[in-house]
Amino acid sequence: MDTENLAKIMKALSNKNRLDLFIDIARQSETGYMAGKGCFITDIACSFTIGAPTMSHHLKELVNARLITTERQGKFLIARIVKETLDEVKGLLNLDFKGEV
Amino acid sequence: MDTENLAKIMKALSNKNRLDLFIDIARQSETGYMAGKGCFITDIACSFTIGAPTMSHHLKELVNARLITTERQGKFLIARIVKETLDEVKGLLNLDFKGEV
DNA sequence: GTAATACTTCGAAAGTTGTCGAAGTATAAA
DNA sequence: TTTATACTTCGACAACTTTCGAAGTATTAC
Repeated sequence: MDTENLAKIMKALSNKNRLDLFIDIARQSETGYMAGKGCFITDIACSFTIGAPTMSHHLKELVNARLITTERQGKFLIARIVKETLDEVKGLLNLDFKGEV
Repeated sequence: MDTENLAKIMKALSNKNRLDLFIDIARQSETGYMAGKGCFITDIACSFTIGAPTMSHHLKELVNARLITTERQGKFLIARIVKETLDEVKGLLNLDFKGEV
């Protein structure tokens, strides 16, 4: 991944509401009896003070950065984190260049 | 660290020029005979296409996010990354909640 | 001293972002 | 079929960002 792409991912996580949303999705996706089944947006939306249009906009930004994927299930929207993207970000932050020269 | 603070750090790294600058500082700080001595901004400035005022502004943003510290050495400015901040970010990105419930 | 270099501050222009209300679509429930 | 729920799209607006040129400060070199 190049730094332009990494910067885009950082930008997607640079807003508190969007970062909280991403963390909530990650948490919900991986805990309890729902583990691995994804996260119902409607279930976490209540803990945010933003309106539905704003929520929709933020979700689109996270999808755009490949940080999550979404899927409709009837009336509801399900979100899942893209673990590969997160892993790549963590890898790129290993800026420990000691002993490279 | 709370998510508001983490979002601020992400924002500081959300611009390509600023992210490149941070990465260059990290790299320069840790390699070659200069390892650990910090990075002379004047030495890396040439590889950027931005003007001096913009460079100054971006450095201030990185300092503000506690991603780097700067120090004047005569005419020159030296930058060092704040490893603790970077480590904390990496820690917070470990969103692997499997088995927590 | 004067001149040069390295960086900062100020003010402004152009673009981007976060947010909302209003209106729209899709699905489910009665 | 009417109504309710969940989400999306559109258009707008205030706030913020990125960038620059001009002018300023600090240090060094001559």
